Amino acid sequence: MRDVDKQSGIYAVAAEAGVSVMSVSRAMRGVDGISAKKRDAILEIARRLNYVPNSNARALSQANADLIGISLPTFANDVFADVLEGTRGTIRRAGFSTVIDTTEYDPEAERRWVERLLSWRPAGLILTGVDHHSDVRSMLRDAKIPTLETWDYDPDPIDVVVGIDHVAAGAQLGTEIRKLGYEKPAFIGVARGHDARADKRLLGLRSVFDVPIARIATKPANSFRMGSEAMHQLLQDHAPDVVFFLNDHMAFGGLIAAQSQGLKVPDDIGVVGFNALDLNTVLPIPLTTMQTPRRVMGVTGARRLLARLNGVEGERATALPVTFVPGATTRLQNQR
Amino acid sequence: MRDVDKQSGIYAVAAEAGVSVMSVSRAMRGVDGISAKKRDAILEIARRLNYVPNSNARALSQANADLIGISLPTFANDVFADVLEGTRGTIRRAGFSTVIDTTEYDPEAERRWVERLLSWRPAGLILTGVDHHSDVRSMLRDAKIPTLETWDYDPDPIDVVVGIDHVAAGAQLGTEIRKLGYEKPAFIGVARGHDARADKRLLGLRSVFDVPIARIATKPANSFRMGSEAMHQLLQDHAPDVVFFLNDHMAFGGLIAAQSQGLKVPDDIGVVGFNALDLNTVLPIPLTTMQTPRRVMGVTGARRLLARLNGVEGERATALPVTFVPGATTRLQNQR
DNA sequence: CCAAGAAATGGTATCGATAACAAAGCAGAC
DNA sequence: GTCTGCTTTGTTATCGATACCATTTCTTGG
Repeated sequence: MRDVDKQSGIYAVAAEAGVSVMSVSRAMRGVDGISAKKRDAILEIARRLNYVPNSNARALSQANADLIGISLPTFANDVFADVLEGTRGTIRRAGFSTVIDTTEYDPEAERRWVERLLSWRPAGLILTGVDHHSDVRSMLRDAKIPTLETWDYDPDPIDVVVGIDHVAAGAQLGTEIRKLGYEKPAFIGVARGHDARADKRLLGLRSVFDVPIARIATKPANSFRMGSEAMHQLLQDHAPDVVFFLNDHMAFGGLIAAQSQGLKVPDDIGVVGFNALDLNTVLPIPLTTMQTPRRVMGVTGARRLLARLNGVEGERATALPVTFVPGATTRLQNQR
Repeated sequence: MRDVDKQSGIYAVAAEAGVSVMSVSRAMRGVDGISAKKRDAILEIARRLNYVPNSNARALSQANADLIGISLPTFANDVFADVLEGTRGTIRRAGFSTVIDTTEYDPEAERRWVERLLSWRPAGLILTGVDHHSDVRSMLRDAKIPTLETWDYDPDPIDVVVGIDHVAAGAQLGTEIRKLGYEKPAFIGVARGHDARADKRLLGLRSVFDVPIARIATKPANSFRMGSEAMHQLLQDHAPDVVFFLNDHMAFGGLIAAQSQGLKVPDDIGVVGFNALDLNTVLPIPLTTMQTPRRVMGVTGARRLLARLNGVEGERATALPVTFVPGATTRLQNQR
């Protein structure tokens, strides 16, 4: 700083108030080491000048910023919004701010976003899932940035993980449905590799049912319409007695599709979703589905991450339980 | 820079490559003024050292960053996700990156978020709606930052606006419904002041129907359940012949609620939504609703903003048309 | 009233990049 | 060989904040 006659920023405020830049800095941050009287005077002048501190300068001079980066697959699926709500509420209350972007289920897009996040030198990161581009794992472990993974589960996470064991959830769901006497299942989801969590649930299902037919929609999607279309297609070639769907959205579309073809649910065919959406609570025919602890996951994960930021070493991997929610789209009990 | 023996950042790369920091800077940015051979060598070394440029330093030294700040009411409503998809796709393709946060319909939260955004010195801002905290307008006009407002319409925006005239949309919807012979309308939404767009649509409706009954849910929400609960409550005290809902989510909940009380739709009562969600295309009883051009709005708005960033002065305020979508939840024609 | 310690205040280097300018290298024309 | 003009390379100040340390001003006990 050679030239002290700055026209902008903290220098302008300091000049106007007739104090040093350090006093302004202290006043703005609300830290100790300044008299109340001077602080109030400075704040008043800052307000009058419409002074907005420059976060770039602040982040540059401090080692770590109060920033948490978040990566989601998509905004077009309210289940992620639920987790996010829990996460961000908790994080924000702790005084951090967040930056979010979506990857549209593309690992390469996730890699780019993580790189961009790292360029901001954030305090921590939150990723969705545990399957990442190989660079992501190495970058994050190298950078030693506290990282939370959510939704999925892995006994050896990048840093910490709070989520669901989707293989186990699939097996659990399959077991419950099998108990009801169903024998010819089918699965409707997206093509393998487009949604790692769905692939794992299918894997779990297959550990229970011997030869499930897998009928796969081609594009990644979580829409009512996709469920409906896929169901129509499926019924052309197959006669399953129960259909598992990737999620409740698609299951609901599939339910309507089955009914429109004259099939009785659950007598002729069972329909099973995943996630227990809000929608379900008002439907005259509530879906059989799995309740996922989304808000709890968000809050627990956020707390775990905050603890890590404070240097507390805790449990690294947590799998939360999911609950089977029997609805009116499957039989009540084994009727054989 | 007194001490040139830096251990980190661009200096580490420069030292390793035996060149100056400027050569590294040029290589990383891919600008002219460096020989291809040297550039490739530098990039190789940067990759080997896991070098990630520091965006804070870059943003500090450059006047304007390649950052666009976005503010949304909430993630828990797919209509915003639709607009966002259009906006961000366009903006990202132009080489900008985005930062997003939600306000949960709270103007004070929006003010804080805008302040935070400004502290990053972004190239531009995108806000939802045209009703902001008074500070927001003054801050943005002061800072002379190109700002796009979406969803709503105002002939005198902060900078540019691309959206829908919700008063006109409400009037249009009311007119269409009135043509069908309905006479005793009711409205179900959130309490006044919680959703400016909904308030405006109600205003428009009221310009068509003389004395609409307004039945208002207390909390801001866009859930199926809220629609269902509000409908049950409404029917306890009133006997409307048509009910307008804040959006399709609530309308669908209300539709189910009406049916569960033994009312025939549309014979006994009409149900009208707003937004034309994807859900609608699979329902056996599609909702009567209004189609909003969400993706187009996002793309058009983004283009307008990009033009502004390039200094092009264009139209400042654009209202996009909405389309009436007659469904099976209202009568087909005036039956009197 | 003074010494000693606490609180308030200020000067300057620093964070990691880029801009602006200066210098060096290099090709072709004469 | 030397001059001219273009490309390549390097040096240094700068962006706006904070950390560290030095200095000044206030308290308070003896």
